[in-house]
Amino acid sequence: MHLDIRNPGKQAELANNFRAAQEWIIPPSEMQPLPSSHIPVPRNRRPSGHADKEVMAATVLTSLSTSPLVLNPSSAPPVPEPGSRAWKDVLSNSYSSSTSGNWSWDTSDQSVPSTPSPPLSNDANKNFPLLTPGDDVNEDVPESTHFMFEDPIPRKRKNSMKVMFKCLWKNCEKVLSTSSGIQRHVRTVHLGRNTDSDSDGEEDFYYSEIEINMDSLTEGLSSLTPTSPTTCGPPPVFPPPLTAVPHSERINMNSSHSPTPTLLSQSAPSTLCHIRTDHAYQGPVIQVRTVSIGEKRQPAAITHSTVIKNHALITPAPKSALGTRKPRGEAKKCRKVYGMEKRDMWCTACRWKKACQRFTD
DNA sequence: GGTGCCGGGGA
DNA sequence: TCCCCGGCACC
Repeated sequence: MHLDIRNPGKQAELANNFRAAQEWIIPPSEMQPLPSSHIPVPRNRRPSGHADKEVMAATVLTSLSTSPLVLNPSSAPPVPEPGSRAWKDVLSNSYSSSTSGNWSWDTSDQSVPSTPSPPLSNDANKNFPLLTPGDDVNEDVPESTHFMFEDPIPRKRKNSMKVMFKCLWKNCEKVLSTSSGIQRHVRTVHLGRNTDSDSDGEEDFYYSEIEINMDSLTEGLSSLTPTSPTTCGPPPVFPPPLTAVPHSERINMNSSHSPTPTLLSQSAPSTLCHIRTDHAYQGPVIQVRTVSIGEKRQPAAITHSTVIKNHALITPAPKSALGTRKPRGEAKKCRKVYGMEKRDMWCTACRWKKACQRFTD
């Protein structure tokens, strides 16, 4: 299904639909700011890595702060767009550009519906029995969507990807949280147009969507800001849209070796590229390594993710028909040579019940 | 039954 | 990443 997101009438209609759906989930009367003390820490968070995450987050912000100043401070708040972008936009307004043009957490904007969600009321819980008041705040909405769409993907992954919009104009590294904002930026700053009526869609070619893994970023930022951005992350769209625009980037900031400057330092439309990392939990980015009958298993070539994919996707064949097992080598192995008594003399692999490294075939 | 080692899990 | 072990195929 394709929606013409540039059709103003359609936009308004869909925006209304969206609001109606949102209010159906959480009645407006029950929407209230959540005290920052309620912001949960993900259960799997390790305190030991916190300092590193802070450093990384600081690095991100430092890099961003070097971007040229381009935002028009008078820009009006973006209007939600239909479809998935509406979700992203409406719920991502807490990641907004400050008036200095730098991308940052805007903690002053408390009016947008993307501020931390309140605990759902009892009524809401009746409607969505999977929700419990004790659930993490940042999982409330995703949980409901999880329930409604029977998403089999573990909910932990749902909040990690944040879509941002980056200006691709040469020497402009503007990053905004909304497509309408970046369109306005391109239109007014680069194309020299002043009003929306001037728009012919050309600005679409000068920005790209980038997906940022917010897990680690927000971990670091959570200690730098009074409210945790993770509490207002966008409800996930699973599988996440591989963006409709012809240009998109996916940037995983989850690992320390992911070069943050990559996010910000490139740009010119012609240099566009897709950046993807092979992360085991990056659900929709699926690499499937099929194992054919008779293929010799090659452990070194199997990544963690492929292990998971294989586990999920490959139906075990009858043992008699497998034939995938590596033929037993002729050489004597550590076990045979040294015996169980001298197990400490075995090679490491043998001790770990792995393929012998000392007496290879 | 002994052996080799894959796959998975815990720390 | 290290270490261990269940489990399975091969001998």
